[in-house]
Amino acid sequence: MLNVLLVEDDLDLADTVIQYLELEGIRCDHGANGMAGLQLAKEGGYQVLLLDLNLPRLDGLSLCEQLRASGDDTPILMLTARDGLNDKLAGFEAGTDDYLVKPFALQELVVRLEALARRRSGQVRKLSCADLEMNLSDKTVTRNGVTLKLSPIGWKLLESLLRASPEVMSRQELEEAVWGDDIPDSNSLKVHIFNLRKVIDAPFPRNLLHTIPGHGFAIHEDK
Amino acid sequence: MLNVLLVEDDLDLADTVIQYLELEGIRCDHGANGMAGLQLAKEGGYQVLLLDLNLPRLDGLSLCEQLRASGDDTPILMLTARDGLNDKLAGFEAGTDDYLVKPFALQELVVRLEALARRRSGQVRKLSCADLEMNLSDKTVTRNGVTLKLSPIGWKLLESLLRASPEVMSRQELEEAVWGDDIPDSNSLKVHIFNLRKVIDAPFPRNLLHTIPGHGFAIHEDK
DNA sequence: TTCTACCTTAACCCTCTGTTAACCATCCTT
DNA sequence: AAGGATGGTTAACAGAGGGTTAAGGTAGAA
Repeated sequence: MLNVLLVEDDLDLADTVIQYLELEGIRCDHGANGMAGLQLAKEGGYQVLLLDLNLPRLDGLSLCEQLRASGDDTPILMLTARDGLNDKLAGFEAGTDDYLVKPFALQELVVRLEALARRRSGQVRKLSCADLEMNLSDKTVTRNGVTLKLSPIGWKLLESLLRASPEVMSRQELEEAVWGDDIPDSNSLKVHIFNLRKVIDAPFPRNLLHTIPGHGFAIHEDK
Repeated sequence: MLNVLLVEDDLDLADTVIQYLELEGIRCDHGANGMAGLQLAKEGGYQVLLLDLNLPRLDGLSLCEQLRASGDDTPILMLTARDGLNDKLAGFEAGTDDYLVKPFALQELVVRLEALARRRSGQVRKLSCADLEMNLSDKTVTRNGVTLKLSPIGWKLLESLLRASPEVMSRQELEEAVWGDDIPDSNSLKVHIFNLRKVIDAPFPRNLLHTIPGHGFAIHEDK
């Protein structure tokens, strides 16, 4: 079930939206100002965020920027006033994924929400591949029921790979996922992949982490 | 300068859009029906395609599907009628990147165009020709169900050729596709084409990679 | 402080791949 | 028939890519 957060100071509008979404089977929490919204968003668990551009205490754009800066990549749909053309452009810069101009049709909102939720196929309380499970809530990884111990970097690597699974991630994408723009000079990634394999694959009969020569790495059941 | 293609049968609307876009510094070609649009789109060079959903001769959705199937991943913005909720969902399935409900504000169109132009669609997941299939997600190539092993350069060559298929690519175009501006001195391309043939054609009864003397190479079923 | 866990780095290995320069075949031109 | 242009085939070598190991370094915990 889709679970979204609406941050909106117009309480009438918020109420309308929430009721409509409920009818469509979408759960919708509500924050009435920017600070409250940030708090709620950080507690996480939402597949999509719905931000009003003009918010008391912390506007939607800054809120968006702060979230992105903190590594949150939940899809964000921005609600803008009628003539906010420049706002829209600024919105895309700040990391917004989509926007909707007020007043908008509620159907429109639903379609866009669902498209966004699908794009970064959320559901992320738990990531898994075959018998390997990563629980994001309590930060544990198990394979075939056995609890595994990962280093912080190992965790990030595995999380990225599982999110992408079964797609291939290039070395560059992985490096960016782990270190951002501050990538170490040498062959750190190689070593961390090696260590990750020791933990998640070596003790088990079938490997999940595969090298795709010339392209990168992918995690999936082999055929 | 942004260069887009509008496929729209309502000539009044088309005219309005084109004029507005010109004012915004966006070049806009026009096709009046689906078949014409497909033709123009295939000739390429557009950063974004703007398709009307309801077109004579070939509707926007099918047009979109055909383009995706042929390996074209130019971003597509679909123009839909007022109540086309289901159409929209179908649109996303078919490989549309965004849509706009008629009647729309021209400003709105411009913003969305510019947002789309910034990225490649990424909707194309598979390229194929006859029984040869290239899966861009998991980076595998199969022919007649058999998995083939390609070198990195072999992969780039085949990807370029399949995207162009059934058109011919000149040696120069291929070299640019593989090496960019840093093309090796000697006959590397010959050797790589030879090696590619060994993998994708030699083990099979019918050849797909053809030399077009004096022009280059093309991949297609022979007649 | 010492201990521990973890990250970075460099070195080594082996395999695979790309480049190169040959040589060969065919066709076209003169 | 000779010679050049175009395209196909082969093998040698150098280098890149990828896997493995071990030696410091750093930061936080005890």
